[in-house]
Parts: sequence; structure tokens; C-alpha cells
Amino acid sequence: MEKEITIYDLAKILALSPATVSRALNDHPAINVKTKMLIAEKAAELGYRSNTFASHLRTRKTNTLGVIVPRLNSNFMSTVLAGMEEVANNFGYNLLISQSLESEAKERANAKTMFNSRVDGLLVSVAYDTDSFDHFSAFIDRNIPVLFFDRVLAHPQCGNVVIDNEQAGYDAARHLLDEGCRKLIHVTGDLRRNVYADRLAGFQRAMKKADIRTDDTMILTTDLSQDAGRSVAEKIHQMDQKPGGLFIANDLCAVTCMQALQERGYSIPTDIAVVGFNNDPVSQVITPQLTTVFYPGYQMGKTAMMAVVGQLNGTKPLDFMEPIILRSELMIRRSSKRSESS
Amino acid sequence: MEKEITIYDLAKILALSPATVSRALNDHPAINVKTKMLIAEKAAELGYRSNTFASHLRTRKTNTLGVIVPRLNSNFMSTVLAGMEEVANNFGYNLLISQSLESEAKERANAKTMFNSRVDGLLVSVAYDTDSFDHFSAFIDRNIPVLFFDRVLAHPQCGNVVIDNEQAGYDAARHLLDEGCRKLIHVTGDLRRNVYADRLAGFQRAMKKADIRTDDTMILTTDLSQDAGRSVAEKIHQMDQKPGGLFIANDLCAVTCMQALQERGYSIPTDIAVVGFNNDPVSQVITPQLTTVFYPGYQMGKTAMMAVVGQLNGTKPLDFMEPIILRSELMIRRSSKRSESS
DNA sequence: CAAGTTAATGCAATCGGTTACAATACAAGA
DNA sequence: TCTTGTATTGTAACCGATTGCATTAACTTG
Repeated sequence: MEKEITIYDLAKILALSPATVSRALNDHPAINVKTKMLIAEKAAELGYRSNTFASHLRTRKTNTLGVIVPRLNSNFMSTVLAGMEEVANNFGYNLLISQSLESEAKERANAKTMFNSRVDGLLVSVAYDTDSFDHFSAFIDRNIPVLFFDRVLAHPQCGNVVIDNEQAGYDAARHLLDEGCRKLIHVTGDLRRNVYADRLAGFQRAMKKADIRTDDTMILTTDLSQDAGRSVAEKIHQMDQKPGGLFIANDLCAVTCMQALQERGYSIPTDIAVVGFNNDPVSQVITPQLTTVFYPGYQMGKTAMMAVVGQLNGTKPLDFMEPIILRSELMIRRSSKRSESS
Repeated sequence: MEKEITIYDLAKILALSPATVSRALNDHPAINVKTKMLIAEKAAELGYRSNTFASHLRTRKTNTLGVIVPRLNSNFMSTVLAGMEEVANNFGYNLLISQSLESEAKERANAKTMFNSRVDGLLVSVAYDTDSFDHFSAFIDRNIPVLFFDRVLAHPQCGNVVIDNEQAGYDAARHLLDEGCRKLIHVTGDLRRNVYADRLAGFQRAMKKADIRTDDTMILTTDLSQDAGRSVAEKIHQMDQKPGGLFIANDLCAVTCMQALQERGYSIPTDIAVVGFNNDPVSQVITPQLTTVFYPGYQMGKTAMMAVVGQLNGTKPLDFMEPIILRSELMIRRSSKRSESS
């Protein structure tokens, strides 16, 4: 096991002071170019690596950003993370990633860990049941940038990166209406979460505009799991008046529900038209292919990370507060096409 | 912005020495229980948090583990990561995660970053084109545990966590043969990677046992992307002698290929039976459902992390070298069932 | 040639815990 | 009473990089 080289070792070997070595390695302008070269060479030769702890201790910066997501193993989240990782990496930041498993308690614990690890910034998509903002205020108090993405909390000092869920919900419902469905059902998640509340709001706006009264029986609040998809199918099967269209706020749930309906003999889209959300790979694999809302996950990750990094580098100072809204798009596929129009 | 409390502040307030405070906070036996209580109380009251850098600087431990994966946004990998995260979190370790994007160069850069971040251990699933072990030897030299999972490199001092790919490949091919397919085609990835080489070996063993000669035209080496799936379908369409069975080493590719074949009018499994690999959610969504190999991703993540953590805690000292092999299982579904047997 | 600049480097304190090595106090044993 | 032991706390060096404030040498300029 080799001994670790320090700037003191380098200094001694080259008959210089540690200060000069430090400055040279950081490309300080006051240091002679030739000296820099000399030091860089020797450092490489001896396999010197900077001790980040000493450095962090002194500079009070960690070059590490925390990310808290509900789950790692969803197509959408892992795509977002991939985007984040790319940007962070480019700017020399490390990522500390943890998952809340949809529980506020765990999210709280994760936030605390991040705080104690002294991350320079935090990116969060909140859990299903998160009610309070408490666990993030420690960051705000210490001026550590906090940015929410996808599932956001509104807070005057936190950035938000989202899509226009209301509009997407409107478009989805509108499309089903356009295809001739009268009775619609919307399957949603926890309405404390903006993503679901907004999609619902859009759904209702479309209904209202079409002069169709919406009542509670048309809104099914679930956890959007695959099991939920199956039980939604069951519930529909029990209904006297079957819906003509189904708007489900998550592709995996929608797909499972479609399959369950098909097993029960329903034909899609003839009997029931279905629209999902996220443009998950499964949406293109199911028969008929699922109409869904394209969600720019990769770009969302990149954008969110850019915002935080910009904030830290002082590039983007103030425009942090206004939410960044990314474009989403309804991808019309066979699961909802009743008309012969195409 | 509140000022950060240090053990010196605590010491001054309580009229004690920093050493006592430090020991008390670390539950050192030499400190009086009452003193400990006193200090703990005050620390909580003032919102003291340990400065991990100062601590790491002194102790030379980071409590951080590095993970390098080819991509974050694949169902399999994100499941593995979810498992790793859970264990790491339980044992008080943080995770530094980065992706190589299937490039050895990026993997090399990532490894270097991890090294400079002084991770206590490293878990890697290598990129498509990784040839050398160089970038990991720095860790070995410094006695930092390195463990490979899924896509592994053999090295006497590195742990391996895998499934029995050879057997899985054998089972897949054997199943197709049992279903009456004579001419088989195997679509694989870069054969430098154990996972693909082993699956191929299993495939060949099954063929040999069935007394069918395998030649190069039966083995298609691709990047297993969705595009690859489409071009495989095209290639098959061009063949004079169509294969009766298709064993594709990745579900997403298999599914895309199936769709492309179906579009061209082939019926699955009647014309061509298909077997995939990974048990990705898409495999249950496509029609007909895809026969595939269940891959215990979550468990693989947990197991790999356990091995490293055990190593670091001195619990598991030596048995690190022998590879850990997890159970995989052929999930027989409709895409390969020709016989009426069930 | 003295005074003033400029360029390059060094000194030493600092960041906040950790820990080897005392130091102190008090009680028990000789 | 004096010695020894035990329990508890303190002193101070250290981990390695950073940086404000000199210092030194070399170069201009009047």
C-alpha cells in the first residue's frame, strides 16, 4: 500500500513552499508558468491526489449535490437521474443519491443525511405523502439552494422544474372527448402532489368546457401501482354505466389496467379508449399502443441540474424562483383512436 | 444564516475541553455518563452537526461508496441501485453514483473521480467496451475493496456478484429446442462481457447436446438496443431459411424485434418463438407475453452492497474472492409456447 | 542611482475533529 | 501517612489544503 503524497511532500522535493504548490495546482495566476509545469509534472509522477477533505474543510464547499427521489427504479426517474448525472459530471459535481420510497419519514431522514454531508445543493422530487416543508428549511436557512422537480413544493426560495401538468391533463381529456367519448374516468394519485392535482384540474377544465358535469365517481384516487391498475379494471367492470374513455396518470398503471380489461373481454379502444402518462417504454409495447403524454425526463434532469449549478456558480442569480416549465406532448397512438381520421 | 456550531463552541459554553466534547459525542467509554448527557443535550439544543470533513481528514474514512454503472436509465440497473441504496443507507454509507454510458473512457474518468473522492469502496458493472483493468488497480493498491456485479471482470482481489449466465443461456436455448424449434438464432452483445459470452456458451452447449451444429450465421452480435432489435428483424426477413426460435439477450431489444417481426406479418410464437432476458416490465406487456429470464436485480444490489460493507466492517474478511452467484429463472410465457402442453 | 513597480514566492494561521500522552482528583491499600 | 490505582478530563499536535499578508528579486523610471 503506497503512501499518500501531500503538497508538503511535493514542496519538500522541489524545494518550494506548500503555498506555492497549492497555488500552482489550482492554476493561480501569480505563479510562474514554468514553476507550474514543474509542479504539475512532479505531482503526476508521484501520483499525487488532492485531499478533498482538507480542501473542503478549508473552503467549506463539497462539490457534492444531493438528490432525493421517490424511487430509483422507475423509467422516468432513472431517465431524469441520467440527465442530472451528465450535467453534474460536466461541471465537476458529485451526486449523492437517495430514495424516499414514497415515505415522508424516509425523505426527512435522507434530507438530514444530505444536510450533515454538507451538500452544496439539493434536488428533490417529493414523496407521495409529504406534507411539510420543515426538513428542507435547514437548507434554506443556510442559503443552500433547494430545487424541486416533477413533484414540487411551492416555496418562495426554491426553484421548480416541471411540465405544464394542467395543460397536459386538459389535452388528454380533450383528446378523449374529441374521439367521441362522453363518459370519462380519470385515475389519479395522491392529490397533495401537484402533478396529480394539476392533471386533474386540466381534466376538469376540459370536461367543463365540453359541458359535461364531473362528479366524484369519475375520479379514482389510487397509488397508481400495477395492482391499482388491476383493481381499476375490476371497478369498471362492476359499473352499470361503463366509461367510454379512461385517463390514467401513469403508464405502468394504465398498461396493467388495459391488460386486465382486455382479459375481461373489453376491446380497446372500441369499448374503452385509454390515455396514459409518461411515455414509458411499455406504452409502445402494449397492443394497442398506448396514447400517452411524452414527459421529457432526460431534459428535466439536465435543466434542473443546470439551474442548481448555475445558482452555485453565480451565473443564474435571481431567476431561480420562477418555475421552469418544460414542454410535454400528447402522443396519440392506437389505444385511443376511435375515429377513422388517420 | 445561522453560524455553524463546533465542538469548540460547545466546549466553551460548558466549560470543558474540546477533547471531552469530541469523546462524549462519540460515546467514548472514558467519559462520565452525566457529562455525556450534558453535552448531548447542549449539542441538540444548539443544532450542532459534526463537520464530516474535519473528521474524515483525521480518520481517513469517508463513509462513502462509489458505484459505476453503464446506464442509470435501464429497468435492471435502477432496480439494482435501489437495492444497493437500501443497504448502504442502513449501514450509514452514502452512495456516489455515476454512469459510464457504455464507454471505457468515461468509466476511467469516473473511477478517477471516485478515487479522488476517496470512496471507501467501489462497486462496478463495466461498460460495453472495457478492456483493461488499469483504472481499478489504484484502488487495489490502496486496499480499497472493489466489487464487480453483473458485468464483471475477473481479478483475484475483486469480488463478483453474478447469476449463472451460462446455465440461463442453456435453459433458454434448451427450452426453444424443447418447443420444437430446430434452427435457432442467438442475438447477443459484446462478447468481451461475461454476461453475453456466458449466455452464448450456454446456448452453444444446448445446441451441441441436441446435436445441432452452430455456425457464425446463427450468432448475431449487436449492441442490443431497440434499433438493433429492428435490424435483426429485418435481417431475419431477408434470410432464406428462417429460424424457428430466437434467443435475444435483452428484453427491450427482444420486444422491439418481436414487434418488427409482427409488423412484417410473422406470427409469434407460431412462425418464430422468442426468448428474452431480464424480465423487464415490458416482457409482460407485449402480446404475446415474452418468455424471459428472471434476473434478481434488487437482490443483486443488496447482496453486492452487503459484501462490500461486510468487507469494510471486517465482518466478511476473505470469502470475498469467490464469486457470489444468485439464482435466475426462466419465466416461460406465450412468446415461446408452441406445444399445447399447457 | 534611488525610489517605485511588478512578479513570484514564502510564512503562518486557519478550518474542526481526533487522539496519544499527560494531569488531576479522589479512594483504597500498605 | 504515603503509595498506588482508577476514573475523568485536559493539552497540544496533527490531518492537508488554503490564503491574507509579508518578503524578495528584478525591472522601470525620473
